[in-house]
Amino acid sequence: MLTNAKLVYQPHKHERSTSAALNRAKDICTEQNVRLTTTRELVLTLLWQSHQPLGAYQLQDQLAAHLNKRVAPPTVYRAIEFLLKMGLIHRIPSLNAYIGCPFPTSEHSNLFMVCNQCGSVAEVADNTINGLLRSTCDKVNFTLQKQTLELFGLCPQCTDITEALSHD
Amino acid sequence: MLTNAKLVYQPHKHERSTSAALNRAKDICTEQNVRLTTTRELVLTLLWQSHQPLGAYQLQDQLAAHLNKRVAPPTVYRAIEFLLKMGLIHRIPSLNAYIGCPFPTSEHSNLFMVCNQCGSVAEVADNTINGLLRSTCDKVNFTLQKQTLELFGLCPQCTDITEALSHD
DNA sequence: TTTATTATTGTTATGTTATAACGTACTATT
DNA sequence: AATAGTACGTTATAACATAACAATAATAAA
Repeated sequence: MLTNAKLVYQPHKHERSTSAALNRAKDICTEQNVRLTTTRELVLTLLWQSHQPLGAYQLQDQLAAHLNKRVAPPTVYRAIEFLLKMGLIHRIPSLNAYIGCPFPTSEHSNLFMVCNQCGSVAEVADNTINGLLRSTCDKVNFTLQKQTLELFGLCPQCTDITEALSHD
Repeated sequence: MLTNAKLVYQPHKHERSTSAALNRAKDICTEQNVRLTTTRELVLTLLWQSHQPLGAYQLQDQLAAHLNKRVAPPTVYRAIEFLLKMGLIHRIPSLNAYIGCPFPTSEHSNLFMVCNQCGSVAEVADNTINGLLRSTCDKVNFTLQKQTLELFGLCPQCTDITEALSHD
């Protein structure tokens, strides 16, 4: 099972993962012969530096702050669209928010664990789940093309805190 | 595996399922001592009669047409909120749309198969998937509370049509 | 190097989805 | 009938997203 859970839940490791993600992104864009422009790179960086998924208008604010100029929604959405297409970020539909993808090159299940307490989101890639979903689809003759799996609950940290509090 | 796939993909069986769903809803509301008011019942009916999930503003239009008066968004969203809370309908986040739940009483996985071709949505309840998800969460110490699983692709009908067309 | 082509960004306006806030009406119980 | 609780009406607005067209920048071709 591939997961970025440990990473997400250990903030001090986050900075290094941001630059790693950025390097991966540059490689991918070079390889695909597309341009990782300033705006696109900045959006990707902002998403990676955040410990929570960011909405388009949060990105707009932060983008404007960093660029010292007004930034209109289409600018943000264009960058988002590009990064989504490149597989560098994900959209989390139930949050209307976006998050950096920790394993952009490998096949994976788009499985997110969303913490209802602290808002953190971890992406998990589990081939067993993928296989089971695929066979379930086969059973009913559904041709699977894409998927989004969102799990809501308490992240490890918040689980521990909650358990500790219950011992009163 | 519990599924409403066959039903959804066989329109002529739909009317009967609507009234069945309505009866179930009435029972549930009576049991819970809450009121299935005209607006709420109408929204539920509209969702069941539709072969595709409906957005809030589609519901607004249809509601207004049936009631012969202006209906404001909050009216629709209140009915939706109620039906969601009762487990009688689901929200499909990536579509911003709502759909009747075929098995409101039983535990299930909130697994939807969305057809990219015809827009139909089938709900599937599969305990194997549920179990696997739960054990995956246990592995990383994530406390699972809720989930939404959305699969996108081609429904059985559209799969068959596509396959037939490819034999040229 | 100039021109042509394409990709990217800027700008304005607007569409779509959802909720806040406050007042009114209905429903059930006393 | 008074009252408390629930549901609905109404207005305004927040939050999310895209259409359309103009301007600019990067790249390729002449």
